[in-house]
Amino acid sequence: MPDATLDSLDQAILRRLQVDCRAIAESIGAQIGLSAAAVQRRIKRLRETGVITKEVAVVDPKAVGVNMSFVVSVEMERERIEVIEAFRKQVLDDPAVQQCYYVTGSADFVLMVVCRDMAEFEAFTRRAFFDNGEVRHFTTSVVMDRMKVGLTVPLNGG
Amino acid sequence: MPDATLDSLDQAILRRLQVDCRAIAESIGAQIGLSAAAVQRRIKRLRETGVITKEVAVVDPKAVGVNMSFVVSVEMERERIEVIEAFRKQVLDDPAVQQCYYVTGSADFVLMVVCRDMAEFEAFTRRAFFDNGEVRHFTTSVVMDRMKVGLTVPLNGG
DNA sequence: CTTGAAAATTTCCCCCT
DNA sequence: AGGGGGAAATTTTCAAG
Repeated sequence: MPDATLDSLDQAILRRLQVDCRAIAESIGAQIGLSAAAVQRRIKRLRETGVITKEVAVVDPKAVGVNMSFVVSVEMERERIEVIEAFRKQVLDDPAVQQCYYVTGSADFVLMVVCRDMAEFEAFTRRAFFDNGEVRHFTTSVVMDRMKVGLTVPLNGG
Repeated sequence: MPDATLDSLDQAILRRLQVDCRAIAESIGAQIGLSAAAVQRRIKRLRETGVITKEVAVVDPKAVGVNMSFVVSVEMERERIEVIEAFRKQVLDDPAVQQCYYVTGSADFVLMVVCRDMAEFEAFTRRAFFDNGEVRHFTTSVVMDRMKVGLTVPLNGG
């Protein structure tokens, strides 16, 4: 987890892989002046050192009937560790919760929730909030446009 | 973008690929009772039909020195199409903006912003908000814990 | 869809700097 | 330590049943 000292070549590789992890090593190597083997070696190291945490397929929600997204701010009754932990476990297990952040400010959590329709979202709010005595209040924003969606991390010159 | 009618096998493949797109076809096939070739053919089709939009490496922000995340709500002066479009182009080009959603409610946009440190975030707010006459107000929540971060879409029984 | 062969890609070993 | 080149192993792609 400590910084594995990435040189500019590693960064160039990551920039490429963040956009398309199926890019072949030879193509990446041609772009940055390295052999395919050298690129592979670096990629392997980036995986092993945890710089690359995972490689995933991004599925278009619309294509699988998941047509709605919501940004939900949640305020808890008490900001106790036990309450936080319980909430964490709950959202980790809930497929509707794409992302969950514990934040400063008036809200305690901000969630990205994805659902097929409004009915499904209401079912989510019930099981996640109303059935949870520790939730004081939550505010829902309906997403009208997913302008930019990604997990890309900025890499010097990216 | 029409629904490509995904059967339960396609869904099972997607469930796997959403977590690890380097899973080998033979392994997936063994799990769902299909040959490697059949799995490959389905994956190819899922890519071509746009169900799988891309396959990306997820980089640990901390590992590359990006230590802070922010949830920023933005309110514009006027909710005109031109203003919206201009803002879209701006955030698309900005590497610090990981995600941007156009939403209902008191805020117009919700952004996920990632930076190396507070100074970088302040530089971001200046170029994105203060130098933009159309931004009326913005609210920043500092992320203390990225409890759950992903783009995973729920697939019946996921 | 499956089997079996061909093509492509990744992985490993050794030598080099 | 880190890179290059080539061989071996794995995986994907293609053709035929």
